[in-house]
Amino acid sequence: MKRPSEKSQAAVTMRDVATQSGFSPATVSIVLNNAPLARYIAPATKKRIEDTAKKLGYRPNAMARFLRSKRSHSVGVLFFDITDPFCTLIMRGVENALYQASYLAIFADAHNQRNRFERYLELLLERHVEGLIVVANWLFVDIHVLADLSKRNIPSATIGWELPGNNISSVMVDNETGARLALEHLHQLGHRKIAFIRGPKMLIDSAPRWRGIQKFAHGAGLEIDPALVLQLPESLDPNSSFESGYRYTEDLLEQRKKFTAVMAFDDLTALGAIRALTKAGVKVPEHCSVTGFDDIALSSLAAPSLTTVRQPMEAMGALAVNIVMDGINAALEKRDWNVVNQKMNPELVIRDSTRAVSLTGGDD
Amino acid sequence: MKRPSEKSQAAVTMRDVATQSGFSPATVSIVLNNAPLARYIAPATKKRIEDTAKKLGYRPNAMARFLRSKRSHSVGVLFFDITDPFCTLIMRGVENALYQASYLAIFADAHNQRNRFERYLELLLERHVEGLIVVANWLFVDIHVLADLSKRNIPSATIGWELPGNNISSVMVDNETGARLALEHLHQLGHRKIAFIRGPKMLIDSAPRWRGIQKFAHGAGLEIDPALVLQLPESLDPNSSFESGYRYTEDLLEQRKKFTAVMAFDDLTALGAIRALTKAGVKVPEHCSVTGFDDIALSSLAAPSLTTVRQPMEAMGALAVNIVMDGINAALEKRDWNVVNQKMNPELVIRDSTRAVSLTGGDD
DNA sequence: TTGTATGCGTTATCAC
DNA sequence: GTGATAACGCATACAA
Repeated sequence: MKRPSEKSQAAVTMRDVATQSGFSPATVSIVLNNAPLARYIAPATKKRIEDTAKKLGYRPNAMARFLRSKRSHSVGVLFFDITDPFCTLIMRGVENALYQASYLAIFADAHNQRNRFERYLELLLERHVEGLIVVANWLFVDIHVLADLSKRNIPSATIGWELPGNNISSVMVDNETGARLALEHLHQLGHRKIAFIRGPKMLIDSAPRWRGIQKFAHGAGLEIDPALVLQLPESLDPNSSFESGYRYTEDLLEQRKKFTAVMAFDDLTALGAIRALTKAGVKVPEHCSVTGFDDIALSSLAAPSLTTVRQPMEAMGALAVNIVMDGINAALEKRDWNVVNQKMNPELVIRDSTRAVSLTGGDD
Repeated sequence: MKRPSEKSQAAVTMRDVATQSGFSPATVSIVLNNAPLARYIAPATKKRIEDTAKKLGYRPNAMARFLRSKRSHSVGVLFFDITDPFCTLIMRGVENALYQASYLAIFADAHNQRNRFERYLELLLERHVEGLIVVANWLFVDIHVLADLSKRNIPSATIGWELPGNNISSVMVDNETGARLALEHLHQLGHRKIAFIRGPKMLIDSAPRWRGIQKFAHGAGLEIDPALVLQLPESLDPNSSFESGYRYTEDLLEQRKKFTAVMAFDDLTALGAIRALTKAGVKVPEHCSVTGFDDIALSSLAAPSLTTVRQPMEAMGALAVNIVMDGINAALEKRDWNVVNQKMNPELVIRDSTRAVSLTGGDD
């Protein structure tokens, strides 16, 4: 049982340290912040002040400091949907980079809801975040948000998507290269009849990945059978692609299409596909190879573990922070800064779900 | 390219709204906050003020407001390790409950590092969070943190662990019941030779789960073969139990022990076990059933999908928020409030990794 | 080398 | 019904 009376231990303020140590608040401020003028303060004074501060358990009041200095030392990080499996690592990357810079990340989760997104944006602005990072792969945001973001001159970066018009910095994986890597891998393993499960139209990643596939196919003389090309439906639930991958693959099998590999849009789709294949008695990778995209945490643990294209999530988060911090510093130093649209290199991770096509064993 | 000059659009303040609308700052404050005194303000005045506020795009300055009102409208949420798979849903639960209460969650990730934990704690206190939630399942924190937390009279709750001494509220799953549910399920399916992979000693969940197992075994006359009882090693990496589950099960198989089921400490361990079994040609669930604990996102997607005991993570997060909010409100209203140590009911989720023991087919 | 005074944007207590 | 005014805790220009 807590008595409210216990609560009345008033916070110790700078003035307290000042009176206790016998100096003025100004001097205390200078010393404790190690401000430029601290150079001229007598060492003995410094020590006295620091000691009493520690003795009294002085803790600076961030609100007051921010109000005065106009700097909140925080960066807002707005996620469209935090349950999307790749968010965790992005958070890590972002948080870590901000921590190095002595900034605090303020994470917000829009639950894929437009009004929630806007509400949180407002909240973050009220709290005067010095920078903003927006994480999403959905394109359902319309131009208003763009206007919002670029109008308020606060350094921003997006991760996993781009706004049209190049007004805002972005960090994305190089989807085209990633798709090429995966397809190249399958091709090298001898696969020629490959089923493709493309991403939903609404996802910004879908088009470039498909482009990567087409370009490689064209270059390598690989034929893409339109009957083996499917496209995921639009959905707001980031975890729904497992179900879709499962169902689509099931359909493919029922139609007795021949293929020796499935190249799925992302890892969840791939895992769904594997599940359908396995259930139908088609062994992965013996009878059919499967590739994913993302390298979410599950992929290495799945059975068979998934060959996939890794997005460097942590690095992407860190890079976004660097971009934003550069903007912040630029404004401080009254420098110009540039909008950058960076594509990061993906990495092919070869695991157990792909294998050279066997001459004897076959498609179901 | 951003010109710093663009930046110089000074934020519009309450005073601006006041002068523009022709009223005093005091009146503006009363109107915009819908304070009690707003009752006495002429409707026309209200409208004028609200209109000009909107026209100017006035946004209240949270720092100033907090400095004055002493209320930050935020709650700190300190995770020991955010990559632990169950953190995402806890975040959801916490964030959602706080959102309802118009509070902002400030998430921090200690990376399992003591100094980082303390640094973030300090940061949160500097920012005057009104409440604190600490999420962990590791017990490596020593008494100092306890002292820290309960000394600074700020309403707090822990999720997934308890501090000795009952000084701080906590929300945990009822581990004993959960373990009983899983074992009961296996028992009902006819399993009698069951291998157990216990949790590491350092984890607070380990002991009660084992107790649940023992109690049920005793009550049901089920014999526990000590040769089939293993214990996970201590580890700071929340994702390492997959590897351990794999290795331990492999060992068990190599020693040609007979068992028809594996009851694993958690889902990752269970998935590791399944992987080992499958690799050795032991089919799950035909030849061997496996159960987990937690119901992390992977578990429903794995092949076979995992029978497990679900921890109601979101609900646990929400409950922690309610506890903390009650503390906050109690302090505001100068009421007393109670430390509560709540155990939430787990739920058995039956999926494809368990099956009635077959009379014909057998262990390995 | 240190102290005084002022203001950041708000809210709350009074007075009118 | 509305307007002065003070104060929250800190940082800084300027004075000493």
